[in-house]
Amino acid sequence: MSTPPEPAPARLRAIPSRLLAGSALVADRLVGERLAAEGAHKWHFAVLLTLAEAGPASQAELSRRTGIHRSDMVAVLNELADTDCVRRDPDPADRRRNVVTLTAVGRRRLARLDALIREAQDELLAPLTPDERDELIRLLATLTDHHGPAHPGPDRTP
Amino acid sequence: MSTPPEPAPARLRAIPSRLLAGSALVADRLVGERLAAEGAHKWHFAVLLTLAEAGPASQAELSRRTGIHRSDMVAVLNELADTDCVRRDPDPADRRRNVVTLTAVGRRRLARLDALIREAQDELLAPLTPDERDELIRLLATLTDHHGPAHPGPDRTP
DNA sequence: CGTATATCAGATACACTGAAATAC
DNA sequence: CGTATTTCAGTGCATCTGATATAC
Repeated sequence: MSTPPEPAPARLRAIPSRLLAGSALVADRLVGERLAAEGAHKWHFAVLLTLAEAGPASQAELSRRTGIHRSDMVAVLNELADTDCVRRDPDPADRRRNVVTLTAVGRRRLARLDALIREAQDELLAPLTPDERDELIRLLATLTDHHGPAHPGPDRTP
Repeated sequence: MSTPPEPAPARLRAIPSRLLAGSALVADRLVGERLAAEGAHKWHFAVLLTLAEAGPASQAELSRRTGIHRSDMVAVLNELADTDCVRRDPDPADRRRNVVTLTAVGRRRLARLDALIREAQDELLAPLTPDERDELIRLLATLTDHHGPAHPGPDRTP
């Protein structure tokens, strides 16, 4: 131990956008570390959960539902398909689309990633009471619901 | 208007780390747009405010107080010095250090950036009542205070 | 024709790493 | 000697742009 803590000035510590950036950083680190231990990424979880909750979908639909950019979805689905977590077949009704379907393997992987995600959220919210956690979630949801799409999604009126 | 909204599944929308990431994204966009109109960055504001609140400091101190990495501080101070917002003189007591001092120009620039930052926070928090805003700030501060340094800062035991 | 999809190649922004030179 | 400061060059990651080929 050599360099002392050196706190930020009070005015700076109370600015919401800074608090959000800092909290998001620690949250993403906690989630990232847990998932990395399983060789996974948060995107894999988002896609698997979306398929489980909303059923098979095209890549564009998945992109809009998860907030993952359509350009990045390709690589995510490649990895999920390579590990047999999803199947990607051409849509007979619209031959531009790929229909992405969750497999049994993918369902089991989702269960494991889901447990890791829960652990990470618990560690993140550890300093809060259950009521405070609910309130935080509610307040953040109000913010993101109000301001456009939280993850803005692909191509708003190009 | 052609592509419909396509909401994310409920489970996904309720995950705190995702809500934080989304909120931080919109917050940083609001702040970034406002400051960009003045040719400024959020770092400039952080440094100027820290100098105003805590007085002259070395670059390493500023780095620890603002959470801006010491490697990135150089460019920020170059820009602030080029526009005469700060002076950067060698410290006679320790010739490794530069003493960074806020100028009158910097103080006026801080006042302008401060107004822009306030506007951005108000727009961000618009959907919340005053009590909810305070509660959100309190909850986020609890999170970042608990989990290490929010902006982890330079070199934790290399 | 205009629009949507899937894909790729690259740009941008941000935090961080590693190493240098200098001074304590 | 080990440690701290300033600086630069470059990595890794996440998000987004732009362009392509294809199909509606």
